[in-house]
Amino acid sequence: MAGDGVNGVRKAGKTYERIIEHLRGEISSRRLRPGDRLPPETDLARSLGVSRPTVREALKVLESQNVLSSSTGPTGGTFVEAIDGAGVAEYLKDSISLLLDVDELTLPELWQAREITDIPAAELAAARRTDQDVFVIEKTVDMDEHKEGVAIVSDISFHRAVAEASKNRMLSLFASSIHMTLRTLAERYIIPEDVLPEVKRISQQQHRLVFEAIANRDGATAAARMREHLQLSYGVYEQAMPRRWNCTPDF
Amino acid sequence: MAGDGVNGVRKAGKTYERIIEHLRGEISSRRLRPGDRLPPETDLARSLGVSRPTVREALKVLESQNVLSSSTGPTGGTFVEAIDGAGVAEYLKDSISLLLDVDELTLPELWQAREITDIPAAELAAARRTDQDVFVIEKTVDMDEHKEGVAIVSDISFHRAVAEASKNRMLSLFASSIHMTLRTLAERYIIPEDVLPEVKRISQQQHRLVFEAIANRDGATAAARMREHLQLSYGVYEQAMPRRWNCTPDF
DNA sequence: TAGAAGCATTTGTTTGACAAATTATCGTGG
DNA sequence: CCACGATAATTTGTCAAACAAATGCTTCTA
Repeated sequence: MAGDGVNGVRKAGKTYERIIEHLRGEISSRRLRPGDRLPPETDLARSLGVSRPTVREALKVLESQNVLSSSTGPTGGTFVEAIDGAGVAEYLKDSISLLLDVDELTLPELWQAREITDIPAAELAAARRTDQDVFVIEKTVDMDEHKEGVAIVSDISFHRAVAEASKNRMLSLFASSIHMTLRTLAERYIIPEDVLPEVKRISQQQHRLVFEAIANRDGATAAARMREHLQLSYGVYEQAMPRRWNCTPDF
Repeated sequence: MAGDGVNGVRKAGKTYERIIEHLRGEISSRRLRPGDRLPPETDLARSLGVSRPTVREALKVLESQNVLSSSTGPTGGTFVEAIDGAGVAEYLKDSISLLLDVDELTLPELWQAREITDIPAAELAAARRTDQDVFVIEKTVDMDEHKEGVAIVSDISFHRAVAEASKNRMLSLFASSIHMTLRTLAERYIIPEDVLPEVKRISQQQHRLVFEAIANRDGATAAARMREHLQLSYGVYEQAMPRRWNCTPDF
């Protein structure tokens, strides 16, 4: 009978959901590790006592969650991905974009959340940064200065590097998801060309000021300068984005 | 030929991924709205020119993302869920738990992120609260006082209510995901009985102090008292949780 | 009218097959 | 011996048809 295990014992829930839970459990307990290759779908189905389409429903869900990946061919198959914040942030970005689309989230809310994450990130980075972090952050500042014609507000590598230097992966995940969402928005709605050069110049300058405070381990200054920088940047977003996103009164 | 559309035009990507994008697009553009019922899988498959198993792979992915839901029977089918932060927070909770399990995130990191979200949430709530918010928050404080035998640290309704009062749905989403994760942890690792009553008493008291500051629209005090409260609570978690999570040096 | 049996509808699952993509293999020619 | 191209093998991707299970509705009966 469908839904029965090897001993004929009916388990709770839908079969493909049990398979998802099973595989997640194998990863949680590290019996499955990043890079491991799962058996071919047909073997997996047989060993789990279910059909291949059912197994596939579970695999596709875990793929969408960036937990597994698959490819065809003899060296292909289904592999366990690295379990880290990057995959979650990627997923979160899509969810946030959808919330914006259906007006269950506004740009001011998103931007305020960015302030709430990015400012402490800068402060923490000043306290915890390594010399390697300083090197990486400065490189993103220099890169900005030599890049031409690209809207600086869509360049998130600096903020990403700062968040990484905070050594808090939860904070970094939240910040990344917001950064990626804003980049997607910036790609859709181009910043007016006339204000761009001036904005870019000031933004670069501010990036450098934040960087210097972090390099000097001056958390308070890093936070203050990050705040100034975000306030300028928000003005640019506010101008470029469609009116319907600017709908909360007190921000 | 497989992968061809109705006009014989091959589209890019895998079929089930195109279906996911299609349905997400229908929701983004509001041609599909929450509560809408999709055609039966077999009809949907026919109208998309694909097979039912392929449609199902897409539907199962969207179900796992809390975008769709399904049930059997004549009044059942596949329905568009409410697109809001709740579904995303639910998903995020599971992802955070997995990151903790595989040591790609530590409890101190998670807790620090909680401070970074919950303290501004309290400050914002003081500025933006409505009378209705005050009513709701006070009810959670009173509930705590009358509840017996439950670890107060696992009771997140107060913090949820504060985050809601902040009127920032992005912040509320982040906070909810952390709260839910911590509740799951608290359910797994019971707080020692001997310290519980005292912790509970103090925690209740602190909840009330935060509440009063929010009711008085005193943001600075609300933030300060929330900080004190979280510092106490963290000590309890730190004692109860397995040693392996306490592994960052400077927190 | 109330309850129970049967019916219709929809998702859940199975089986089997073929298509497409990709790499390994092997033979052939230089 | 090496390069290279055709071929075979492996794995995921897709399709087809059917039956099982769940659920609400209808209808028949007491």
